[in-house]
Amino acid sequence: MNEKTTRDHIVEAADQLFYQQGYEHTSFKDIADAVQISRGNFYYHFKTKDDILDAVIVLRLARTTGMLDRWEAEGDSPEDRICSFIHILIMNQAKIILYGCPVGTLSGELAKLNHSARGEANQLFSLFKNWLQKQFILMGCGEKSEDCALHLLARSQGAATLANAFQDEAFIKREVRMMMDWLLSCKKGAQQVSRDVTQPH
Amino acid sequence: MNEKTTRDHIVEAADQLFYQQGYEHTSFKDIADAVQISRGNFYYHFKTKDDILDAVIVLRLARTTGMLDRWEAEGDSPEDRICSFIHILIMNQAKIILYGCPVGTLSGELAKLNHSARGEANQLFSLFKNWLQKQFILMGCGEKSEDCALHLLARSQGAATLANAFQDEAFIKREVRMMMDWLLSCKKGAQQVSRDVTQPH
DNA sequence: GACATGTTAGGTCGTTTGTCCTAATTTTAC
DNA sequence: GTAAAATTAGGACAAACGACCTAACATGTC
Repeated sequence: MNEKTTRDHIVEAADQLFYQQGYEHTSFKDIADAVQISRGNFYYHFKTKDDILDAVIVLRLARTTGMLDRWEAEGDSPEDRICSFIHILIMNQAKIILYGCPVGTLSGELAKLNHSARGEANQLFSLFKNWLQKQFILMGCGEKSEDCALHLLARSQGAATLANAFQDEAFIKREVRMMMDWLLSCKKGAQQVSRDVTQPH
Repeated sequence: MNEKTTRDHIVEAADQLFYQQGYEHTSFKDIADAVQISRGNFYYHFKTKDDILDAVIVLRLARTTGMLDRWEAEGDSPEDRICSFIHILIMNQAKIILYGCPVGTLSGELAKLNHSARGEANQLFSLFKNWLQKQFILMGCGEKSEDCALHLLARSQGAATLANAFQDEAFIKREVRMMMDWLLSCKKGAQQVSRDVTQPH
């Protein structure tokens, strides 16, 4: 049950390497060396490099879905759950400073390569977007919820990009704090709207 | 005086291609084909691919410096000039949707490649950061000016990343509007502080 | 005309890339 | 235990890569 197949090892190694070095800059040899298998064995599991990319994206989608489900179960309120999202920046800050955001950097690379898997990679973004949107709806943001979700996603992407460029931990902490402030103002705005609706003038 | 040398043509073609396809994904042949010269001629001007990258970065630094100087000259007030910065997102939205932000994507790619020119590429970020910081100081933001500059830079980076992923023009416009609102609140905050200082309680 | 310098064309080198094949080995099924 | 299937090893392949060289051409100087 817990046994990891060779295929799993390959996908996990590729996942790491794609994140750290980028998709194109990672060769068959790099992955094969990391897993310590022969190229022939490699070819048995994946015919082309695109196949590995697909498998890596599927893995990331599954992991992300799992994480969102966990946040969903653990968080007591929508703002509590959004808070979980905001704080991955701090949780993963060491890796973000070194390699940037795994979602954003892959999306950007595939866009430049005009790669066929671009759409699938962007599903990672959609996963976060839809989940956040749901939380904002629960928070009472109504029709603004989608915009709020995209805005927060953008803020975290920007923070990751600059943290990576300037290798600045303090910057991440400031941005997280500002996002939390924004989230609070969002909630207050939503409560104000709901008051206006229940007590019309 | 206005004659462009072969070298200039190479650097400009490389600049375009690096932006559209990424640095690593662009080969000698791609650039040579774009300029319609032979590889040998190419080698005469640039010994290695790194040399071309250096030249491209120098070109971008010069262009950016020129643009910032123009904004400096044309803007009547610091908030006016920051407004110029914010609106490049709209001015370049077509290209941003296709290829992302030229500064951010190059910085990200070189970080993954662990490339020696990474520092030089990040000077592009520093150019914007220092210029913005100066404007915020003029606006009266005091010690917060550097944080404000980095924050705005992050916001525009995030907007570019998501616009590229979702290919969404309306999103860019919303983000620009929100950045303008934030800028306004910054200015009000600064004025409030200066009032407190001139009229102590 | 002779010469030095700047520029271009085309070809070659070794390496690495992704892809693919065959043979050996291990695991599974009956 | 034996046949079938799954897995692994290692080599071969063409194509593309960056790097490099030499010969030819252009330009200007004296």
